[in-house]
Amino acid sequence: MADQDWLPAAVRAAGIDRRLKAGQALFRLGDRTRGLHQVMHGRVRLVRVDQAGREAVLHVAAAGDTIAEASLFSPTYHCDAIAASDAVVRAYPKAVILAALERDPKIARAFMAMLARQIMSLRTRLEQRNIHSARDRVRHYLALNVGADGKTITLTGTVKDLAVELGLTHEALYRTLADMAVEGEIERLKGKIRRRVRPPV
Amino acid sequence: MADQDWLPAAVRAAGIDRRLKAGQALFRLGDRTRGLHQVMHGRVRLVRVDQAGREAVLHVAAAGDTIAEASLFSPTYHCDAIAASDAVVRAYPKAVILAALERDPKIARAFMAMLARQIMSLRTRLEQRNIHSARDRVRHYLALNVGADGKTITLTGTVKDLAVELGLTHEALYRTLADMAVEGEIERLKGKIRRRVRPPV
DNA sequence: CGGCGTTTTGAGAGAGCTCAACATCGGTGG
DNA sequence: CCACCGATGTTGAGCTCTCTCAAAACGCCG
Repeated sequence: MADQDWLPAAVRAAGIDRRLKAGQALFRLGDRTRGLHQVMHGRVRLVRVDQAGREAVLHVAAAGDTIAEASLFSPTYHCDAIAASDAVVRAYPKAVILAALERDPKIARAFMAMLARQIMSLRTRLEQRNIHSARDRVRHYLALNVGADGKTITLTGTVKDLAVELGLTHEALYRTLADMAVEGEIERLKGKIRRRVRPPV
Repeated sequence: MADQDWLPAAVRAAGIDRRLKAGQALFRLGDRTRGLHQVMHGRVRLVRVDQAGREAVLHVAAAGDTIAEASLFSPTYHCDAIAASDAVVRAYPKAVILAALERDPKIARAFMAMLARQIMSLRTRLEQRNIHSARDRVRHYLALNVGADGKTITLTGTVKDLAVELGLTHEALYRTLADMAVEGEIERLKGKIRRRVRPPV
C-alpha cells in the first residue's frame, strides 16, 4: 500500500535495511514472521505458487509500500515475497510496530484504514478475476487505473508483467491489446495506454 | 469473519436489528456507509456485479460474521450486500465502533487481527482463482475446508452456491464432482464431501 | 556484434461455457 | 393424498475462447 505515512518517526528509526537482488526471496511461505517490511527501492512481488508451479501474484509492492502487514498478527508468513528487481527493503521489528499501535490510537487508526484499503483492493482484484473475456478484463483494468485525465493509463512494468497481474497469458494479452488498438478502442504509447472514449465506427 | 468477539458489550447494546428477505439488499455499492453490520441469522452475500450482469461473490457472511468492516474507513460501500436467505442483520453505528476502537487498544488490536485474517482469506481466494483446471480448483477448495478429521468437508450451501464461490458454472462443477466420485477421489454424502486419501487404482 | 528478454504472430487443442433437456426433491395448495 | 410448481441436481452436445507450443522480429545492453 502506498500510504506508509502512518509509521511514526520513532519506529522508522528502528528500521534495518536489507539489499535484495532480482529474484531473491525476502521471505517464504511458512517462515516465522519477523516484522513489517517496507520497500525503499525497487519492487517486490507477493506470490503464492501452486503445485503446478504456477505463480499467483497477490500484490506488487513498489517503493514506499509496506509488506506483510497482515503477518503482524500471524506467526508465519502466508505467501512468498520475491524481489521483482534489485531492491532495498527496510524491516521493522514486530514488537516495535505492535507497541506503537497499542500506544497511539491515531497510528492504530491509520493502520486499520490501510488494512481496509487492502481489503477493498483485493476484492477488486477478485472481481476482476471473475471476468472471463480477456478484453473485458483489460477494460476493467484500464477503467480502474486511468490517470487524472480519465483516459491515460501508465503501465508499471512490462506488458508481460501486466499479463501476470491480469491472470492472462502474455500472448492472449498482446493479441487483445493489438485487436483493441486496431479497432480504435485504445492507443498504445511507450509505457502507456490511452483509452479512446468513442471508438470510431 | 467468524470472530466477532472483539465487539465489546457496550457496542453490542447499541445494535439495531433489521430483517431482510432473501434477495433483498442490505446496502448497495456507492451507498453512504452507515456503520458495521453483523449477521445474526441467515446468510448475506457480498457481491459486485459487472456490466455483463455477472455476479462476483466476494464473501458470504454467515451468522455471527460481521460485514463491511473496511467500510468504516470509507464514505461509501464498495460492493453490494444481498441477503442470500431470509436474514436478520444487526447494525452498529459507525461512530460507536470508531470510538470503541480509539478508546481500547485491545479492541483495536482484535479488530486489526480480524482485518488481517480477511486479507489472508482474500489472498487465498485470489490464489484459487489462478487455478485453471476445475478439478484442481475443487481440490484446492477441499484441502482448505476439510474438517478436523482431515477428510470431511461440510458444504455450507447448495452445490450451485459452491459453483459460484469457486467461479465455475454449476454444470462444470457437477461434472467435476461426478468424475472425482467415479474415480474414487471423493465420496459424496448428503451436504458433505469426503476426501479419500488414496484413490484406488 | 552477440545474447537475452520482450514483443508479436501462427496454428492447434483442450477445457469450460452455453444452450438444452430431463430428473429429483421439497414445499404448497386443492 | 396427490398434483403441481419452482429450484436444485444431472447429463448431453457443440462452440468459443484461451492456453499451449512454436517461431520469429525487435530492442537493449554488455
